[in-house]
Amino acid sequence: MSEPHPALLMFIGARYVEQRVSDAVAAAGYDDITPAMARVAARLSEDGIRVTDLAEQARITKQSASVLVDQLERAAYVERVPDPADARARLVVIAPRGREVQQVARREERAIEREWSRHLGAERMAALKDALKGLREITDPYREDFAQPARRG
Amino acid sequence: MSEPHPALLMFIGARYVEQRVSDAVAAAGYDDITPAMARVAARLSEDGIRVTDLAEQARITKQSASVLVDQLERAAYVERVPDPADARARLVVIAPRGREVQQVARREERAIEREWSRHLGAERMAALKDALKGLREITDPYREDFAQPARRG
DNA sequence: CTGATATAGTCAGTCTCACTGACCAGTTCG
DNA sequence: CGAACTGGTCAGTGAGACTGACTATATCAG
Repeated sequence: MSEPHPALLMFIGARYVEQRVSDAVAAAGYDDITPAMARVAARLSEDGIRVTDLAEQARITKQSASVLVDQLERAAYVERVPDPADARARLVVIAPRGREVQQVARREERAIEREWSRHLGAERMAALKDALKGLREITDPYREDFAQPARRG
Repeated sequence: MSEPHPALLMFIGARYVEQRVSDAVAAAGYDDITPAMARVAARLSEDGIRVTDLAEQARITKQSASVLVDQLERAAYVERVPDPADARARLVVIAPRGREVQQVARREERAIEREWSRHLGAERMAALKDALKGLREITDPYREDFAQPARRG
């Protein structure tokens, strides 16, 4: 069997972390969060964010974002408050329960990074990060300048 | 903003390749393949495989796998043939049209790998592969599946 | 050989989460 | 003021996943 493509190995690693974090969050008692909700929730900030901006960042339509925010709100992870700067808009802000989840997720991510460092050794871990950052220069269309990618459809 | 988690960088790279390959396949005229179909199709081998095994490897239910194989069959990418070893079962085998797609996909993957090597340089590319392979030892729960054909449960 | 049980696969129904299009309310600017 | 733009929702559709029930074949104990 030929060597697996590096991208497959990357996918395996990324999926592992996603699973670990999602498991940790569920184990901490927050078991009513779907993957789609998590993707949106990962973009929340302390300052609050508009549904439209959330949609753009998560690369989904504002309609989809709106539905997911509804669910997050019903489960008390976020609140919608009026935007003082624009009466049409409302800001999605993290609620206390949401902040708890973020802490659990961040702690698990840090733990995984420590495990990886231990397994690979500091040097290989540094080389990994270095190479991944270098790759990002040519693989991440959202770094800065780019035209709207014509998503197939 | 703090450093992105390595897993995020991996995800970006993996998604990039997925997109490039999918675009190349579509550009070659095979524009009736959905991502879900592709995920199943990526597991096909020359020997044929049962729907049940396909489902297990793609981590979906056999019902879902069956629907996706239906679609692939309707589009002439695969065929279902009787399994000579078991009259209950049928084998999903690649059809000529499916083989063409696999070649397009593999060619694009190799092209991307060359681009990455050029961008990073041979040394960093080797370090990347090395580290990713090392990580796989602790992040891939299905490692054996890739080396060994069957894992009886 | 027969009957119990396991396995391959399909059918039917449901759920989640994307999408588009139509629409309303508020903002901005001529 | 009125036109055009923007934030957001409502309604409808579709893909793709799920569970549960079912048929047909295989296998194994007695």
